[in-house]
Amino acid sequence: MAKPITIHDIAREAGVSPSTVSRVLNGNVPVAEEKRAAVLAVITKRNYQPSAVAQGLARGRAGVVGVLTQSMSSPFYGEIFSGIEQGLGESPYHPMFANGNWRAEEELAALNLLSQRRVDGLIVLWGTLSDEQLRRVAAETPLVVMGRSVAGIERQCLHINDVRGGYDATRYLIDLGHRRIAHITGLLAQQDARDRYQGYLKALEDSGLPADPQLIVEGDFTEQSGLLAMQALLSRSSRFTAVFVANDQMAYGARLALYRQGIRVPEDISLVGFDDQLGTAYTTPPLTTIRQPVADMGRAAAQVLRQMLDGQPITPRTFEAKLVIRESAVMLRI
Amino acid sequence: MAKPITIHDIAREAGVSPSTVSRVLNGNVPVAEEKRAAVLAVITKRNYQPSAVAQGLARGRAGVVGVLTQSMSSPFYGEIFSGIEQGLGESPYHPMFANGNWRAEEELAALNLLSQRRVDGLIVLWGTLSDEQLRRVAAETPLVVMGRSVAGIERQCLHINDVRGGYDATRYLIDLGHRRIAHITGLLAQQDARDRYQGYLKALEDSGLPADPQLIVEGDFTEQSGLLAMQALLSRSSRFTAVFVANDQMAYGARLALYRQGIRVPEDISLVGFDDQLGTAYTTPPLTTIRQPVADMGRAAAQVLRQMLDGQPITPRTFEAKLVIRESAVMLRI
DNA sequence: CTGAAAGCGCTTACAG
DNA sequence: CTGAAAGCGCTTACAG
Repeated sequence: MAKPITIHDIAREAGVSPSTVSRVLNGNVPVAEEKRAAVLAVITKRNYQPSAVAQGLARGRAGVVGVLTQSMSSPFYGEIFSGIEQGLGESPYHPMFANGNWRAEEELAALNLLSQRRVDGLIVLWGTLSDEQLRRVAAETPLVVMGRSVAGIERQCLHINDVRGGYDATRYLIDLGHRRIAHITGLLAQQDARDRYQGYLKALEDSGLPADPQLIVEGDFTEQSGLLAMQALLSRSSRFTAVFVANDQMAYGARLALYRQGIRVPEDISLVGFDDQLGTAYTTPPLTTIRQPVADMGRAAAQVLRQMLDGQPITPRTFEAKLVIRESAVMLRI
Repeated sequence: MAKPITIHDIAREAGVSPSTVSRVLNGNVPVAEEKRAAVLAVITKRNYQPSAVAQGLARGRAGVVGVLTQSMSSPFYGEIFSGIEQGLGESPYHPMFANGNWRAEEELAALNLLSQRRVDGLIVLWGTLSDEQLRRVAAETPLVVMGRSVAGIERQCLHINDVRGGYDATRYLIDLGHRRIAHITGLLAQQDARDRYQGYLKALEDSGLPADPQLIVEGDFTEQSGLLAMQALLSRSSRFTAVFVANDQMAYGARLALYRQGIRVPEDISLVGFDDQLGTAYTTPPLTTIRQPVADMGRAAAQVLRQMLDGQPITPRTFEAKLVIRESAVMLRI
């Protein structure tokens, strides 16, 4: 743990002033070729690397983009991390993640942590912060929010239309001939869960199909809740031939519940998920689902944030949820 | 983007010197109660938060732990991220992730990035850096490495015994009565893949079973490669009743290949994976696998690093791969 | 207990 | 082109 070399060490050894070393480092001001060479030589020799934190302090720019996430381990967020990383690419910014865990106080704590680090900008992924809170943050810091639309700053919001997604999923099942379609919702405290649910209802209504309360059960977006929800559905008296599950993770659980009962997918029951999470193409059977292009969205979030940081006009982008047809849902056979 | 308040602003408004503000902030030096109260009042009123980067510079401690990972999106690493986050807990350190992507140059670049940020310590997850490189890093910075054992710094290394894991997986299949057991290896450029393979070979040997080259195919740890590998296996003349797959992701792919051929798991073919990745309990059928306790290991990595940073003696921990019996492998029926 | 000063490792007007 | 100085926002001996 040798004390790191500083710009002064380099200056001394190269026989110039620290200012000059700084100049050759940044390359924005002309420096005499010989000094330049001397400095560079010492830098390579000593393997010197300027301190990004000192630079940040002096420049008034941390070179860090804060990312408020809700989980560090879900593949869903993982794909977004990758997208953000790619979107930041060769920019002078590196992401720093802080986890809110879907809990208001933790989200606030994460926000504080990030703000103490004086991050240059912020990307907020879903979460329970109110629109008002988000607007306040946006007034202080360049912000882009993913997964929701916040009135007043909608140009900085990247999200899909969940109602539409829920509608398309259900509609697909209807078009396949299904009439008794169950729905396992996400955590209804979350807007996206409510929207997908609403889309489901709307699709039924548009086709003149009644919504049967017996056929609707709330999950919490985890595999386990999907399994439990399917068991609940199976135990009720209302029959069904298809189910729209509000995310892929719950769909896995639901599928397992069916497997345990010896009910075949898609022969006996058709299943449609939501998200098209990483790996969903490799389930048995491959899951038909609504794709939410989170990697693209993460990339776009980083790009929009960079535009804001560069003082450029931002180019708002919209994303569509898209039906991905695989093998878990088929035409109803009578 | 109002310019953030500084310690000077607070000092002025509270009628004290910046030093005093700093003292009440840090609470390590006594401060007159009235001044203390005045300062606190202004701090709350202005909602002041000290700059962590300025503090870092002044204290000579960044408050950041660098994590060199190989992927931002895989659930496998995601679980480790969670573990590290938990292990860092209420410590004054926050993780900063940099991705090496299993490519030497990117890993080096990530290391550089982290070192420019003057991280206080480093956690390296797997990767292609040589033992020598890792030893050099360890000489400069508190380091803990996950997933491998580096001679000379083994007390700072957290890993399971992959040979043993491969052995146990294969042995389990043998105990179930299987005699013709195939193996889909991981990327053999990686030590863990080679170790698991070796464990497989050893188990066969110990049971006097011949290793059939026809029954061994190399994958690259992705679902797609597992699918391809299984197709290759199926196309060969050698028959088999069970396969040990070097990780769960490939096992999913392999399972799908079987499904496409109408071959049942576990009735026709038994499958054992490796990792016990998040979600593996919810595949169809639930996958029998070798559990690698990565979340625990991530937690432990953070704890060991904290001990090093605190100058405490480190308590080395060992982790065991453990067979998790689920439903994808059963007794051979003739 | 407390303020003025020096310092952390840089950058960047300023003056030459 | 280049050095000395001031400054970024803190901390922490030092002197009182």
